[in-house]
Order: sequence, then structure tokens, then C-alpha cells
Amino acid sequence: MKKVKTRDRILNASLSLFNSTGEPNVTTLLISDELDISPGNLYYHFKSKGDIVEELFDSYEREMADLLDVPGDADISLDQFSFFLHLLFETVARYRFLYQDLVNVLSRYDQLQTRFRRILNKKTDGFRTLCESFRRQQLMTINDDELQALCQQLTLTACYWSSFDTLSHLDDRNSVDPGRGVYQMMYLMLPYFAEDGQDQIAMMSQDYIG
Amino acid sequence: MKKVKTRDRILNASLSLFNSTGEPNVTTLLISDELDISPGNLYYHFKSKGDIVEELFDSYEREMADLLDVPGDADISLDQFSFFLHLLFETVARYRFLYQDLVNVLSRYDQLQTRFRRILNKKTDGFRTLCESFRRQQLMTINDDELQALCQQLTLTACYWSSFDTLSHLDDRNSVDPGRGVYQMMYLMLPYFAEDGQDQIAMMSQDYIG
DNA sequence: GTCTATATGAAGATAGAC
DNA sequence: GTCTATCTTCATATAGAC
Repeated sequence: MKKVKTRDRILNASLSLFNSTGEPNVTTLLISDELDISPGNLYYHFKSKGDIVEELFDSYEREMADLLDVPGDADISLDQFSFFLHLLFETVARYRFLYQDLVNVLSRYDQLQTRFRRILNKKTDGFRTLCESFRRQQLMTINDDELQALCQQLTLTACYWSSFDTLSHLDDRNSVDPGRGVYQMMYLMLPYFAEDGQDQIAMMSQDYIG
Repeated sequence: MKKVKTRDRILNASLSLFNSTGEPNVTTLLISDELDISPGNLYYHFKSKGDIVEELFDSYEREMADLLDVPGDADISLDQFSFFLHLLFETVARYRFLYQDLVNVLSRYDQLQTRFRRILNKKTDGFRTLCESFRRQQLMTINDDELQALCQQLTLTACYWSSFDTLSHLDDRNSVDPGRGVYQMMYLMLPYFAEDGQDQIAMMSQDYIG
């Protein structure tokens, strides 16, 4: 029975509250209430609410950097790619508070802006590397303009799909299903895949729909 | 030389400030400062900041409803479609403050949530109607699953492209270029168009790239 | 319709005891 | 490390004069 440090409990509770209620709506009082600690105690561990946000952002940045560190010359299989997408969606969903009120959050913590954009570009680059691998393996037929547009579209979708999805189906809240997002990403790429790639994806897609 | 009513000046200035600074960062004091009127005067015209937001939302809702009122049986040309997309992007951009901090805004003005979702669905339906027109005219070949995924993707892109685009290119602020968005939408549909449709789009695309 | 002055209340943050 | 009490700041909103 390991005792979790208060500092980490604060980070976990904050992340969870930020995601469910939106970062601007979460006060330091709410966080300390949730943990049954005093606001003063919270401020002993973090000198400001912004510090909590920044430390969470650090984690996000680190996890994303690890995930997007795609080797340029490897032959990626569709299964590997699907796994990658699942991890990606899971990670974005875990830090979705960043995306939900992006302008507001980035305006109040403004050193984050550059770093956020860097991550965005890293995502696009990652997709490009992956697609180029598919192209080398002749799984994919796509010209450079199309590739550019596709990778941007994949990045956009990776960022906003979760928000968009929960918004359109209000019913089942909190249940962010990463599968639907992965399915949507696959559909974006589908037209550019060679026939056997398309069949494979069609088969994988059954899992998401069912 | 017509004198613009204070009430309307407040609405215009608010919209402009909301878009550039983010709605949560705009205080009633800032709005009245911008117009060189007193805060008291502002509250004479609107009983709360929320009322301003709601009235702006009303306009957005109305404009969108008009725009998305697509006849179900008409034969839409690609030119008409391109024009439609331009109007759509222009309208979304004019009310982009809604999208920039979506969760925050919708949580504070909660009757907006349902209405916002309704507009979203109307967008998807509109795209479906348009694509079905293309399919009837045999400009487009697409099955029902693909159509569903495509229309959702078009809706997502219509909503978030502007934010995404300004975020990835920080350099040229304030200059939201609708053309790039339209181009991106066309690219999404391109794979499903018959050959002469693809040629037409390729030609139109030159305008956006150049 | 517009102003000045002010009330209200909430959130972020600190001080000092235990 | 944790608590209670308190301070500061600032945005929303109101009152009442002009």
C-alpha cells in the first residue's frame, strides 16, 4: 500500500478536473476541495495555478515527443500504424483540456504557445514519415501535394476529433471512444491505399463500427 | 452619414474583441473602453455580458441556417459548391470566438449547447445533401459509409480549420485566409470525384495555392 | 442615453500557527 | 506538510445624478 504524494495527487486531480470541467472553470479551491486538503496546502506545493498547468503541459510534451519519435527509414506495417494511432488518440484525450479552450489557455500561459505549435508540427512530420514509409512499400499511391494536405488533415483530426465527437453526441458523456477517431483517420487515408491495403483497413474498421 | 446606434456599436466591438482576444479575456470594461463609453452605458443596453454573447450567437445561428438551407433535389455545380464553401468559411471565421474556447463558452452559457449541436448537425446534413447531388449527377462515386465519414470530416474541418491554421502559422496573424480552408475541403472530396470533376478541382486549386 | 461612483462577489495568492 | 484566516485584485453589475 504505497502512499501517493500530495503533489502528485494535486496533479492528477487537476488534470481530471480540467478535462471534465474545462481549465478556466477549475479554481484552486475546487481542486483542494476535491482532495480534501486546504487551499493553503495546495499553494505550498505549487506557487500558482499556472504552475500546475505548466507541469501538466510538460508531461504532455514529453509523452508526445516520445510517441512521435518515428524512425525515418523503417517499414511500418498497418498494424503498427493502427497501434500508433490508438496511443496518439489516447494521449491527446488524456490532455484534452488543452484543446478544449485552446486560445484561452495559450493566451494566459504564453510560453506554451510556441511549444504547442512545435508539437503540432511534430505531429504533421510524424504522419509524413509514416505515409512516406507506406509509399516506399508501395502500399500507398499519393503525390506530394496530396500528401501535404493529407498530413495536415490527419493532424487536425488527431487534435480535434475527440472534442468534436463528444460535442456531436452529447448523450454518452465522459466515454471518449478512441476507436471512432482511429477509424476516421483510416478513412482519410483509405483512398490513397493500394487495393490490399484497403482490404486490410476495411477489415480493421469492422472492429470500430461493431 | 448615418449614425450607428450604440447598441450595435457594442455588438460589433464585442464580436471583434472576442475574436481577436478570446471571449473569456474580454471584460465589459474593455468593450466600453474600446468604444469610449462608460461601463454603465454598456449595462444600459445589455443587462449582462452573457446577453451580448447570446445576441451574437443568435446572429450566427440565423446566418448559418440561411446558408445551410440547401435544396435537396437541385443539381449543384462545382462552382456553386465552391462559392458555398467560401461563404461558409467566411461566416465561421466571423464568429470564430465560439470555436476558439468552445467548452468554456458553452459551459457558461448553457442553453447554447443544444443549439450549437443542432447547427453542427445541420452542417453535416448540408454536406450530405450536396454530396448526394454530386453522386446523382455522377460527378462523385462514394458508398454510404464513406459518405458518412466524409461529411463528418467536412463538418469538423469547416469548424476547426481556421483555428488550426492560425495556430500552425503564427507569423501572419489576423489574416485568416478562407481560401486555404476551401482548398483543404476540396482535397478531402477529391478522391471521390470522377475524373473530370478532379480536373476541375485541380484547376480551381491553382487559385488557392498561388 | 450617458455618466460617475460604488457594491458584490469570486478567484488567486500569502502569512503565520500547528 | 498542513491548516485557518486573510489580503488583493479584478470583473460583473447596480444606483442615482445629469
